[in-house]
Amino acid sequence: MHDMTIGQLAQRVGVNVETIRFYQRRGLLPVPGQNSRGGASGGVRRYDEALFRRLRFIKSAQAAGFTLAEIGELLDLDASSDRARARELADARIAAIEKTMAELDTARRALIGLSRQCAAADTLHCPIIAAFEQA
Amino acid sequence: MHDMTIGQLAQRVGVNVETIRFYQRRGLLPVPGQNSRGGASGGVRRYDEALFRRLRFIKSAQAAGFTLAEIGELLDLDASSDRARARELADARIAAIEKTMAELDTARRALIGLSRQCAAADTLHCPIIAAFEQA
DNA sequence: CTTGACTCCGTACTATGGTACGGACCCTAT
DNA sequence: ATAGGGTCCGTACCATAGTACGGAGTCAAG
Repeated sequence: MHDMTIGQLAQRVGVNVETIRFYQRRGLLPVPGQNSRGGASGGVRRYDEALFRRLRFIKSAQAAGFTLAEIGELLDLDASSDRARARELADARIAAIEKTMAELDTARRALIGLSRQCAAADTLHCPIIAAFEQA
Repeated sequence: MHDMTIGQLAQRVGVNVETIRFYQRRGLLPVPGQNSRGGASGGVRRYDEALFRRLRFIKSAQAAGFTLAEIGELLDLDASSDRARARELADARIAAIEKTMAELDTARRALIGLSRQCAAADTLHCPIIAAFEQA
């Protein structure tokens, strides 16, 4: 099988090794059993495809705006099957995302206006604070 | 004139009084001179419309994703008139906002799919981790 | 059979953006 | 003139999400 070391996993997902360990401490990622010959302790741990997917999920969920605490709950829910709660979390996040996107769009428009004014040679200055008023 | 106390300003902008003090410490907001009768020290400070606008700007810029450090620079730029630098910051932020919005939209779609699956009575479970794959 | 890179694990430290607390002072209404 | 609420200021503390460090163990290649 093509298991990985922690360093390979980190590289594949694009995170720091320390971040993986941090997630393990937080209980977001299980610590795989050591695969050293025989001994119950010591040895380098090996990470499989399921862990890769789990880690990648954490990163996607983070991009969606979930906190690590919420992500922990989502991971638990994925194992159990409390569909109602999962839906609740999803719907709340969808609403939050839509609100954020609206705010970002407003900000984007304000910044585009500002950038234009700063670029225009005929303008004396670009009023930064004013650029966000009534935005 | 209709100046405010710190508490009134905080309430008008919707922030905590402590937050205003924090911004003062960070140098984002000037501390107005005391307006007590005569004395050079002591007395309750009064906040005017310009400070209100400045504080509101900080909150808008924050919603745009600027860090407090960047906001400090923007406030300085607003006073000076380095149009090139202002434009640079604006353009960088526009690009970042567009990237974030694209990510959020992807996440939103994944979450909508997840929510639907969780709502469907005929589905046994809603696979949360899988909902974000190939999203 | 040693060197060098990587891993393990615990503990400590960092950055960001605030919140909370406490004693002293001020100000307004009763 | 006194009680209460708000203000002032310094210092301490908090949550979130990591990042860094150091000593010991492991492993593959030369």
